[in-house]
Amino acid sequence: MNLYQELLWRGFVYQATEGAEEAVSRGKITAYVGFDPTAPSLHVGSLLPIMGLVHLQRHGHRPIAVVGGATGMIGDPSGKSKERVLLDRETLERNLQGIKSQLEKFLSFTGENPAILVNNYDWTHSLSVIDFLRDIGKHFSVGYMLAKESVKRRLEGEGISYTEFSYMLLQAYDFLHLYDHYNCILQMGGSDQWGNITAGIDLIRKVRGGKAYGIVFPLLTTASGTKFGKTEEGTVWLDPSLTSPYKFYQFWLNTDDRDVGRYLRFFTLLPKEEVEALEEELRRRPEKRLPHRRLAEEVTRMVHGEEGLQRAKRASMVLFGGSPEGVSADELEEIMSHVPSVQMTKQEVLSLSMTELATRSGLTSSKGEAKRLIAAGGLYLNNKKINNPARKVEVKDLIEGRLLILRKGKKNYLLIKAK
RNA sequence: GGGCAGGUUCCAGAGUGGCCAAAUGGGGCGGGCUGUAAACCCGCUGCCGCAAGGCUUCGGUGGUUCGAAUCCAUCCCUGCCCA
Repeated sequence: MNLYQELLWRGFVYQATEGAEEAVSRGKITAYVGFDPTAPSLHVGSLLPIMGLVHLQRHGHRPIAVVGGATGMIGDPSGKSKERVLLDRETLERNLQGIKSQLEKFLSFTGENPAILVNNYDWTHSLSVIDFLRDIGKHFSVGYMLAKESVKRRLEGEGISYTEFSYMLLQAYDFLHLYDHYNCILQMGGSDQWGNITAGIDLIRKVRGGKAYGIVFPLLTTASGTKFGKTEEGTVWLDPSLTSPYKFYQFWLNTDDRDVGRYLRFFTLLPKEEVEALEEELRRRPEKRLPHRRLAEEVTRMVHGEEGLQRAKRASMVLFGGSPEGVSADELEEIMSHVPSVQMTKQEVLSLSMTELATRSGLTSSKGEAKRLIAAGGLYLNNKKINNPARKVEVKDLIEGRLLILRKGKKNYLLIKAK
């Protein structure tokens, strides 16, 4: 099975330019994917293009990851209805570092076909306006640019600045640069990148007479129609300090039944037979949620390592398997290390009512909310439902005199450490 | 630079002098059912307060008025058209 066939059965190929399959099958090639440094970390949505690069490398091709130090300063209008707020240089630099270290977990930068990590700022920052307009701008008609989906949609909506309008030219130039310097002939990306990718292919054809190709991945969706990669807490990041391995594991475990097969193909390296066996298992014994467990394990291990996975599983077991009773404070602390926690003084804790405790600790954002929560029967202290909002915290509530476990609903735990 | 249309609570969007903390939908949160799923049902969804009630909010500022999201002035922002 070659790379293209693998990408195909896994569902990665949403759209491909003419000849892409052939080009990939002909021999070892170099291909790239771009990553946007708008946030300090990549998130689970970026996992799809990352896996694209992983497959590329596993099939012996050379992957290039481009971080958009330059394009990040401009803002890609693709898939965005609003003009972006420009990032300052320091933020951008910090984000680049974070992304870089994350990519290093997935790709091998040594060996036979080492991955390459580059920053497009390196070849873009010194480009003069005159050169840009003569060497790149000259090859694009305004009609061509206006016809791009990303531009069209914005023109119909709230408009687009010249800055973002120019974005596609910079990305096209990236492709040309990589074509020239690394013989990179394929660009992959999310389906919203189609316009930018084809712009690059056209530029390469026009100025070098070269052939280049593009493959775009499908938009990640959830069966329930919510945005993929979001939970109640917001985006699911790859950085453990932004999304704990426990939360990360839980995110995958909670995958909708209807999505789990697709996600196994996208986000794990499990072979076809295994994925299909898991799907069969889902049909036969859905309540076991075996595919969900496997998905969560595979992805968590890949992102957070074996150690992170084991901790996440242990925490999940205690939090969902039973009650914290009978578990020592030390053990609890270890298990809850991935659950949000706050420090408070013992004195403070003991002076508070339940509504105050929930609010002060950050579990609820106001006393009003805490009150409503209690009225609805959704607040638990040490896994026991709280009915009285005025109830004070008592000494006997403290596990071994120093821990409190506060819970909102079924899944939202907060550990309070009293000193 | 000129003309027109807009800027409302997380989002969309109603409201056009008091009955407005502001309809409705979405989202979110909680409860129920279950499998830590989906679907479905119920409740909640500005802040403080046990409550009565109070406080802050409708792009910014200043005004008119007993009273303003609603009227006036001015500024800022966005879209469309013209130059």
